[in-house]
This record gives sequence, structure tokens and C-alpha cells, in this order.
Amino acid sequence: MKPAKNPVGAVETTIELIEALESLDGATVTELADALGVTKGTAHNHLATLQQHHYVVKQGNTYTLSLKFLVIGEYLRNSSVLYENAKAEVEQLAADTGEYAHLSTEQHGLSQKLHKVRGEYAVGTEYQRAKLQKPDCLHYTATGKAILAYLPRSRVEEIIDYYGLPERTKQTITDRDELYETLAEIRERGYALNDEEEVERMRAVGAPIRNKDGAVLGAVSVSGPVSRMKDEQFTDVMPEKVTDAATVIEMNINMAERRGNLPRYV
Amino acid sequence: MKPAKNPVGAVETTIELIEALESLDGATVTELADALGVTKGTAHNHLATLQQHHYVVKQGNTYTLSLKFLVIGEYLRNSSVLYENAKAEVEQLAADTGEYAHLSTEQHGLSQKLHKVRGEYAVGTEYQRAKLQKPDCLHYTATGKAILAYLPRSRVEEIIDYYGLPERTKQTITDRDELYETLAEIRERGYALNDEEEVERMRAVGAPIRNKDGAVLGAVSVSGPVSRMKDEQFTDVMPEKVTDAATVIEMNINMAERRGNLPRYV
DNA sequence: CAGTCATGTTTAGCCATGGTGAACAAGACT
DNA sequence: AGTCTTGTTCACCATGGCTAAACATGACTG
Repeated sequence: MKPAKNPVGAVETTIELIEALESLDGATVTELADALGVTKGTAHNHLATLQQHHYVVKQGNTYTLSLKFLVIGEYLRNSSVLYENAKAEVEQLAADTGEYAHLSTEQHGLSQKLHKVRGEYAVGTEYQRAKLQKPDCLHYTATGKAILAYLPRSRVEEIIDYYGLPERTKQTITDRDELYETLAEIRERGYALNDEEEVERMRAVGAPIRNKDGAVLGAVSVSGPVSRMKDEQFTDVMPEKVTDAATVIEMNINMAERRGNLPRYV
Repeated sequence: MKPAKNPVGAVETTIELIEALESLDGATVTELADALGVTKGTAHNHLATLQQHHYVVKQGNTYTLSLKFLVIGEYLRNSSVLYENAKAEVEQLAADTGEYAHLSTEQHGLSQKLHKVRGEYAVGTEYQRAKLQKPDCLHYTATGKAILAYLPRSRVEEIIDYYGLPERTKQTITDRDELYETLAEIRERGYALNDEEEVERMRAVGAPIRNKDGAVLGAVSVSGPVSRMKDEQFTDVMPEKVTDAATVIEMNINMAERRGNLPRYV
């Protein structure tokens, strides 16, 4: 969370280059040199290095990131204890409710989606380039709040100190004390609500997934338009389905842990 | 393909570190320092740098790669013209045949899978950690040979010069001239066969996907056990289904290109 | 409960090396 | 042919990456 004391500059340059390649959807040496404010020579040497190790692909004069990122990423996800034991249940949840179902975990103080399944009636165009979008702040999503509620207080404070409580809609919780109250409520009832706090006209219900030591590993949620997520649907039906799913996942994980020999990934 | 003239050493160290983290499924500073043959200080600085940029996660004293790799990877795949236009068709192919269906493209002279769908009767345990495994050599897979057949001769030679023709089974083509003959046959009939050349008792049929300029973008294939992929199944039925799928995908891509404004990714 | 031995982290300093700028090569388009 | 581009390479120099050692922290042990 705190900045590196002796960061490796050349690595930071390469990282900037990778992120430029991502946001530009591929680029030429000159474009990248301009974007990073380095000479063409430098950009070229970094690209050649990355290419040699298969992180970057060159076709003609344009460089793009290679699918090696996907191979590594898929490997990590499939190694995840949480994902392995939650996948089927999340899919079930989407089928059951007809809405979007999500599985998220915390990384770097942000909410990182591990799985996202579209239910039959789910709103929104599926044609989005990203699929698993960039991590979100924890305080304005249902999974995020469910996770925050069971993270150690010190960690919660560290995260808020670092990221603050940026506002996404008028409903977003932007006050520390209000957030702490909400988290206490979540602990009482066992699930979290998101009432148009991230996107207007969208609500969500999320439940934490904890191991037998009580540590949160992540959370599941269901999200949908206010028009369907209202009244007892929002206050009873969905919370029950989501917490049930979370309970099943927890049992799966506990049984897997009992069998032992799990990889070191959350 | 040729080594970088002025590689950036610090970047190479970070890359080694990333790959060590992958193969060790997470590790501590000391483990990594030993694995790379650098001091703990160096390992630490690299890890701290990567962590600050969210490429690495630290929990307790063990570092693991972060899901950022997955986010980038999914973005790249979903930006791929080939994947977008082939996805549904490959899934259809798996449903139709009941076997595994694959979509691959060439990267760095290797065959990189973009999609892998398990049909109803497909053999083999699905519980593999990787899902999209590491790239394979082109000369011993059906998709690979289909791709090689339509790559410029100079590129084919460059690839073979670099990787050679390593043997996977007794059936693997390990002779250059024999390979060139096979590629000529593939061009004649329009599809490629893999007759236990990668894995014993497994056969596959692959067809190239080309754009309107005739350049190969990738290939689709169906693979299954010899017991089902035999006689007219192997010589007629599967080739027809696979080439039909490839044709549909090519049409999809051509229409998408006509609409224009495609990302720069294959 | 002290003592030991791991670990991760930080520091100081030297020499390698990453970066610069300019020269070079290779095409594309007048 | 000539003039733009572009990517690539070279030689030099100061930055900063690496090492080694010291420091801090905590876990295990006798």
C-alpha cells in the first residue's frame, strides 16, 4: 500500500509502456516514445526485450500486448481456491435470478471481479470489450461492502486513507462514519446492499465468503435494475438466495481445505 | 524472432521474477532471490515495484501474481477480431460434434489457443489448472499445421529455424521436407489433419481462417480419440464440419471489416 | 521467557548499464 | 529520384540498479 522505497526505474518504464500499449490498443515505437516522454531508442529497447520474452507482439511496425497475459491470467484464476469452489454456484445464481451474478475478491484494496455471469433477463449490452473490467473501489459495490465488513478495521482504514471514498452517484457513501455504520449493519444481517450507489437505477445484493478462521476471501452478488430489485425482492428474496449461495461456497471451500494441498492463491 | 540487440537487463530480471512466481505458485523474497540468483535486496525492490503497480500481491510474506494479468488478458482476447467473430461458431462446433473444439492463432511462431470448448463426449479430465495452456509448436497440432500452410514460406522457415521440429510422438513430423509436402496437401484440400502427432490416441482436424487478402488469422479444430475419429468421420464428416465453421467465421470477419473501425488485434 | 535463527527491509556505495542524442537504414509517398 | 517518414543501432556518460552488509521483526526452541 505504501510506495516502494527503492523502485526499479527501468521496470516502471516498462510498466508504463505496457499500460500505454493497452490503452492505445497497440502502438508504434514513436507513438510510445511520445506517450512516455522517452527517446525512441529507449522505447525500442524495452519493446524488443518484452517481445523476446513473448509479452509483446510485433506485426509490421505496430506493437501489441500478447496473449501471454491471458495465459498467465487464466492460470491464476483457475488456481484460485475461491474461483474453483464458487464458479458453479455463481452460475447457478445467475440462472436462478435471471440477473447478473458476480464473484469478487479484494486485491490492492480494490474489488477485483473473478467471474461475471449474465442471467437471462440481465440488463445492459453484453458487447463490452473488457468483460472483467478494471477493479472498483470497495465502498460502492455490494461485493465490496460485504468484503469491507469483514476485513480487519486497520486494513479498512488503510484502504480508505489510500483511496478515499470517491463518489460515483449521489447515493455513494462518502462519509467515513456512515460507512462504518453500514459495515456494522452488514455484519449484523450477514449481507450487503447496494442501492444505486455505483450506477443509477441499479441495485445489488452481496454476501461475504469466509473461511473457517473467519477471514473474508471474497463475496458473491446479484445485480439488477431497480424496477425488478424492489420491495421483498430486494429485502428478502435476493438476500436469501445470495447468502445461501455464499454458504454453499463456504462449505465447498472448507471441504477442499480439509482435503488439503491447496495452492497459495485466494 | 531474433534476440534484442540492447535488452534492458532490469526488465529481464523482472520477467524472470514473474515467471518464477508463476511456476512456484507464489513465493517469498528469499525463495525468489535464490531462484533468480540475485540478492534479497534486488528481489525485494523488484517485488515492491511490481506490487505498487498492482502486478503482484503480497499476503503475509508470500508474493503472488495478481489478477491484473487476467484483466489485461481478457481485454486483449475480447478485443480480438478473430475471437469475437469465431467464439459462437467454435461453441457450436463443440456442441455439434461432442468433442473438444479449439480456436488458435499464431504468436511468436507458436500456436496460441484463444478458446477451447469441451463437447459433451470429450475425453480427458476438465480439471486442469491452466485451461488455456502454454503455446504449442505449430507443426504438431491441427490448427498449427492449418496456419503454417498459409503463412509465407519465409516465415515458416524462420519459425522452423528458431524452434526446430521437436518430436512429441512417433508420428510427429520432424523432417522439413516432409512438413512442406504436408503443408502443400493441406493447401490442396483446405484442411489439416493431426493423426496422433501431438498426443497418442488423439486425432484432430483443423481448418484455417483467412481474411479477404488471403492472410491467415488463425484456425479452428476439433479433436477426439482415435476410437471416434476414424474412417469417414476422420476423412469426411469432421473435415466438412470444421471447414464449414471456418468459412462462416471468415464471412463474419469480412462483414465486420466492411463495417470498419476494428481494433488492431488479430 | 530469553536466545537464536529465520525472515523481510533498508542503507551506502560502486560499477554496470539504462538512457540519451545522433547517426544509420529502410520504406512510403510524392 | 528525392524527401519524408519510420524503426534500428551506436557510443558515450551519468544515473540508478545491484551487491553486501547492517538492521528490524517475528517465530520457534530449549
